Order: sequence, then structure tokens, then C-alpha cells
Amino acid sequence: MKSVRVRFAPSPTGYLHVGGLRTALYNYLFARKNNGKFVLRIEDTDRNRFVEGAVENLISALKWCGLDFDEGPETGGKLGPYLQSQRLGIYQKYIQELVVKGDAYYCFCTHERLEALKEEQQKQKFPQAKYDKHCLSLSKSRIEENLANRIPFVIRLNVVPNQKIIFDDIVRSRVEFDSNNVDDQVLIKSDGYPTYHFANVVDDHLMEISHVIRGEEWLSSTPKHVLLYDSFGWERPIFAHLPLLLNPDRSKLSKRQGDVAVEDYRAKGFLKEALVNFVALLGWNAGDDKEFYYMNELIENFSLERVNKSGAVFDIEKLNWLNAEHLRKKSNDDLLTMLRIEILNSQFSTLPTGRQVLNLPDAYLLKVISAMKERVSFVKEYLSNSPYFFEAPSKYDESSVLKNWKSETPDQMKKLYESFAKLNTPVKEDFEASLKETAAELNIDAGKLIHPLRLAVSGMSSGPGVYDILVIIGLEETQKRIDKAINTISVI
RNA sequence: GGCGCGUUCGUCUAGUGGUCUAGGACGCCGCCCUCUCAAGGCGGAGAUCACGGGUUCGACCCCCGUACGCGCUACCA
Repeated sequence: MKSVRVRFAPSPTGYLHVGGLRTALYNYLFARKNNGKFVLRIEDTDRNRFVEGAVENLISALKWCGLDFDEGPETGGKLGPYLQSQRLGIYQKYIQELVVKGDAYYCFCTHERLEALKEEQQKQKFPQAKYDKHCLSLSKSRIEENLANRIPFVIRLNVVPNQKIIFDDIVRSRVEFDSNNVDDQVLIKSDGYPTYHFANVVDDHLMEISHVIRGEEWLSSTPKHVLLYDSFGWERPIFAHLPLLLNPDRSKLSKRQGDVAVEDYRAKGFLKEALVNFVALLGWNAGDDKEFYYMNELIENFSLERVNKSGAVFDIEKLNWLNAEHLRKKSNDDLLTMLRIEILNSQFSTLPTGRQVLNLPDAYLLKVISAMKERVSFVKEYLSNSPYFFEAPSKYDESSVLKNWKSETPDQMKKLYESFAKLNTPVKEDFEASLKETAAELNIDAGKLIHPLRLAVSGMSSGPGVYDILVIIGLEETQKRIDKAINTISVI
């Protein structure tokens, strides 16, 4: 088998679509699995769609996901340049070859004529509106005359009618088209730029691409590409058309129905490991029950033969779950680094009282992490789910107050406060013994103290075991909070 | 409209003619654990395998048709 070279060839729209990520990922996995090369090529042949900074965004999103390419803009490579807008001369050269062969021809038709033609064909109920090859019969001298007179032109593919165009696709097996349904596609636009169809074929050949792995939306135009390969006498790459990513209503995944850019998910706090893992499973599986994957495991197990044919709905619930799974698998040290960044980006960095939060020692944060690790799905939830580790509660969960803070509670808390006061640098067990003792003295269940205590110390009704909370915030802070709760809650 | 592609639990999927009265995962529900919330364990509901014809002793798996969905139908990619 000849060496594997694949490419991800996005148009620079300004951001990386998750569908694009999936396409890029499958290309990447296939390349790595087969010791091949992964090339990034930017398809920027539409000057009307130029977006400032789009290429940089694309590259940084790709890199964030861990998809490093072997050749591409910035990176370079032997078969560049990798920006199609810098390859115009190349297309000019190759299109001439086609014109000489008669497989492409100049067309001087105006927009008006094209428009009228289409209208007429529709009126006559043609099965499909197609160019009528009007300019194919232009004499050589006429063409030269037009060219000399600078009449705007395009160059079209000369599709020979009544032919079967057949190609193989790894995902869809054999696909067959009738050339009568293939239009004389514009190859070179009047501004001199190539269309996607032409540039993509020329570049894939010149860049020695072995496998074209792309979205299903390209399946219908593949016959045009095949015609081009054949006309040049170039070997066709192996095609693999990937199923589409869908909205919950099964339409093509779009901005209207939620986030669609990789950077959106990044901003929301999703881990790249989770996003990549999730997206990999949308349309592929190894045939077993494994669902949790790291990148190296994906590479090891990936194969195009196991890619599905039908579209997959992007289900955020499952992404959430995978994010939690990946987060829990992180080491506490990694989590510490992430938590610090989260704190830096939180309200604490601007709040005057936030200073001490920023300066919390590693040892403290590490304790918070062990206590909360099983209870968070996102790093930011360390702050939102257990704010009490960072600041004393300023309000108390209403339903918990109603349920746990009875008229006798303040006195009981006072008693507990006094018991705790006798402790000296208590560990978890000391707090527990002290509380149970107090409960016994008061002749009540430990729960009658535990729940109000949790409320007093955290302001909420959920979280790690109370004693864990107490140890982390410390005896002094515990007492302060009990005291504050007694005063504040009774006032309500 | 034409052409192409697709169709297994709500969602992602396993399944390549008998092992399928269809398996797993997410989500949902219940139980256990338990000071709460998670995590974990156990269990449950949930798919007449889009529908209709064939082929076959036998079809989720093969063939044909229909329906529905999606894609393409640009001097956009």
C-alpha cells in the first residue's frame, strides 16, 4: 500500500465547526494509525467570503484539540503552499492542459443569459437545470477574439453525456451516477480563481493525497472530481464520505440550534479530551462496548471501515457525561492547575475580598479537589457547587432552612459550638466524636445536628461529608460560621 | 422537481442469514450505600429492527418497491 497522506481542507469561515472537527479528527486518526501524514489546506478561493483572522482561529482550535498537522500554512511542507489563494498560477497551468484536451472550454455567457436559460429550462420542466454547452461550439478564432477583447469568461468542465460515472467509497461502497445529471461545472471563475471542484482535485493530486475523507455533502459532486482525475490521467484517491452531524430535530447541525463552534465548547469549560472522545463516537465505534477513549486509544482502534453511514445527532447530555468522566480521571495536580486558572477567571479576581482566594495555598485547594472530585462535571463547578470553600455563606438555602432549622436549633448549635471549642487542631474523627457526644448529651439524633451544621457552614444542603468540610475550612472558620448562622438565621 | 445517500430503544450505537423473545452507553425511574449531594453497585421502563413485497427451511442482516429524512442541484465551500 502506498503511503497514506490525508488532508483536512476547510474554508476559512472564522471558526472551527464541530462537524469540521469530526472530519479533521477522522483524517488525523487515520493518518496516525497508518503512519501517514496529516495535511491542513485552506480552501480560500472565494474572495467574497474572506474573514479576517479565520485561518489563525482554525489552526488554534485544531491545535487545542490536539490535532497537530504535519504540513500546512505556518508549518510549511514540501508540497505547499497550503493556501489555495497562493496557488493561482498552478491552477492556470493545469486548466490549460484540460482546455487543450477538450475536456474544458471557455464560456463567455453573461449572467443574464445564464439566468434566462435557467428560467426557460424550469418553464419547460426540465428534470434538471443545466448549462447548455452553448460556448462549446465557439470557433478557436472566436475564442481568441473574445479573449483579446477582454470579454469576461469562465472555464467549464466538458461533461460527455450518456456515461456512467462509478466510484468506490469506503463508507458507502459503490456509488453510480449518470453523466447526464452532471452539469458543466465552472472550473475557473471570471475573477481567475478556481472553484472548489477544480482546486481540490489539482491540489489533492499535487499534494499526493491518498485518501479523501470528507463530509457527505460532497458525495454529489464527486463525479465531477472523478471526471477531472480521469481526464488528467491521475490516479483517483480513495474516497470516504462521512455521515453528517445533526441537530436534535435531525436537520444538519447549525448555529440556530445551539453551539456549533469548537471555541464555544471550550469557553463553556469542556475538556478537549471529552470533546474529541465524544465527536469520535459520532459515526464510528470499534465494535465493542468501550466508550471512554483517550486520543492514543482512538488512534490505535480507528478504522474507516467501521464508520457509519447515517447521520448522528449531537447529544449534549452524553458530552456532559464524558466531560465528567474525563475530569475525574485527571490527577489532582492537573486539577489544581485548572482550578487556579478558573479562580483567576472568576469573580474572585476582581472582588476586593477575592485576594485571599487567589492566594489560597496548594494544600488547601488540593483538599477541596479531593472532596469535590466526584461531585463535579466541570472545573468551574468547584466554585459554583462548593463556594463555601472560598467564602463564608452569605445566604442559606431556603428549603433547607425550612426543613432543618427549627426553633430549638440555635440552642443546639450553641452547644455544638462549645463542644467544638474544646477541640485542639481536630481531625475529621475528632469533629465526628465531638458532634456525636453533643447529640448524646442533648438526647437527639446526630442528624439533628449534622443537617443544621451543614447549612450553617455551607449555606446549602449538598456537598461532601460535613466533617470533611469542617476539616478543610478549619475549626476557627467553622466556629465563625456557626456563630453567624445562629445570629443570621434566627433573625429570618 | 431531478440526482444521490440514509432509516435498530428519546439520543449515540452493537448486530454481516439461525447464538436476537435484539446487546451496551447517555438520559429517565426505582432500590442499595449514606449526615446531604454526588460517585459506585443492583434493577426497571424504553426498538412489532420505517413500511410492503420477495429470496430462503429460516431474515435486523440479501433483493425489489414505497414512505420519510437528509445532502447536492452556484462564477460557495
